[in-house]
Amino acid sequence: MQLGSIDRRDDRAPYRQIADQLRAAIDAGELRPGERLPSEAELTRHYSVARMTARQAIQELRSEGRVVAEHGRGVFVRTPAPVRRLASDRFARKHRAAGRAAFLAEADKAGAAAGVDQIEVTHATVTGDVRERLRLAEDDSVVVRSRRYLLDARPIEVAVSYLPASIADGTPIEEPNPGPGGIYARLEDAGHTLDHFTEEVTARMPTTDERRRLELPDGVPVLVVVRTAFDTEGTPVEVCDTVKAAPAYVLEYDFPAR
Amino acid sequence: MQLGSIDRRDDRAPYRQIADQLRAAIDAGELRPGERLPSEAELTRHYSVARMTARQAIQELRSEGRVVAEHGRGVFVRTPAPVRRLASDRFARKHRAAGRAAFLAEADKAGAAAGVDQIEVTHATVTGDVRERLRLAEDDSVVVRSRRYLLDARPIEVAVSYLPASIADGTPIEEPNPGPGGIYARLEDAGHTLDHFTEEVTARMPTTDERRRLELPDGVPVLVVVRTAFDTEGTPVEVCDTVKAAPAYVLEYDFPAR
DNA sequence: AAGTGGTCTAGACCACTGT
DNA sequence: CAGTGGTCTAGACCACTTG
Repeated sequence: MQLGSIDRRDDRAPYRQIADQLRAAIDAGELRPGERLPSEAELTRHYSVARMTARQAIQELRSEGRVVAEHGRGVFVRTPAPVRRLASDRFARKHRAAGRAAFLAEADKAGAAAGVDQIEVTHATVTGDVRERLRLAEDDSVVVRSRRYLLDARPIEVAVSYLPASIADGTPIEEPNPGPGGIYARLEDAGHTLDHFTEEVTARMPTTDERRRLELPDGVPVLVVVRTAFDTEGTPVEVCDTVKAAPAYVLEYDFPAR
Repeated sequence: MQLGSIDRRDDRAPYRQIADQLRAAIDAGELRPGERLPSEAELTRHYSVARMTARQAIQELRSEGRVVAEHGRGVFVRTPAPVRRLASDRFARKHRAAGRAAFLAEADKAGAAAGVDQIEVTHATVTGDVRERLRLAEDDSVVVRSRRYLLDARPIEVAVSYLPASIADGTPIEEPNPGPGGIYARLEDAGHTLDHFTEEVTARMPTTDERRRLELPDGVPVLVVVRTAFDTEGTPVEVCDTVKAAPAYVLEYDFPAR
């Protein structure tokens, strides 16, 4: 790629000018996804700046999520993650009929290799949001199902489901593998026909723990989706708290103008 | 607040240890929102490290969106933005009846001072996503309505609406102020009774331009919501592309289990 | 004027990756 | 091994905020 030069009279700091030039090169397609940026040593020589100045320019692009540094190898233009489009009918009964949980059924459709790991099932009592959403009393126990979803061997989502123990106890929901159709099929087996879901969506930067579990580089936010499932009685039967690598997702919703 | 110390045998780098201690202090409530962190000079003295090391610790918290640096004043624990909950019935006809656009009607309800500025209305031809969504031919013209939303004088969202010129031309939709009930009311005046909306939601780090318009500090992602409005004929009549400061929003959706 | 963060320099040593 | 990024030091000058 072609590097420009620094104008010391410019009111942008030198590191910003370098960052702007690199960013422009990426936007213009001179640096394509997966390509290596000039090394810190090259930038240092070319622009006649100290190494920390070159580093700061790269740091700026990293925190924007545009490049990824790999120790010992170089800094690379981020390759866009394959996007999963999550339609709001993804929990429709017809998909469960095929005997697959929603996530796996969908991945099949997209021809991707899907997986679930880090499955943990425990019992606990809960406070705050989850308790309110499930309308539980203080000492009511819940079954907590925690797991991580992988697509093409890359982690893309961590999820924790909370189900009232009064519903889930003694069912396969307490097992790591709840059987064909997933826990929603088991809820219906238990007489809780599902009626509707609500989802609350927001985004933020990941915690340190989330960055580790999702293997997120710098500058990648997460989508936080909290879903509550209601049965035909209007009783909340599950709260599912999910944290997704944001660039890997588009959520789709459809609603009436009424 | 109480500062700890650095363990040189710890395999976490010193700057990470410092960052971890500050983060823990914030999480524990020892440092409350709005409070100042120890200055770089104080950290440097306390931990006996170089200034750049202390700075790097603070940089880590900044890119996590947990603290905000103010030149000449200090580094402060971020004060959570007031959250707007956007329910999916916010465009319901009953809200338009009151003669207010959706955004203003909602802000009234929340008792906040809402505003809109940077309104620009132009004509253009479009390509890509927007053209596909509106099912337009290559040379079809659209009315482009761009604006910025403020809550309590702080910018929280920028939005661009695209409407087919064949529908919007000659209506108040071409005016900066489209009149009571907003453009959705004008679409219905023009015989396009609204039937339903789709929304596509994702999140990413803001561009430089978005950071400026939304006055975003480091480490704050944006929610990107693209809404398409359909009339009762099934014709797409508007595409609205919005970029929201993520911490200021929770989107709520409700959908059937079917 | 004193204190704060923003930027820059010119080195150093280390850990990781590839040949 | 050479080349890469990761971390650290010990200074310097600047711009901004507050008293």
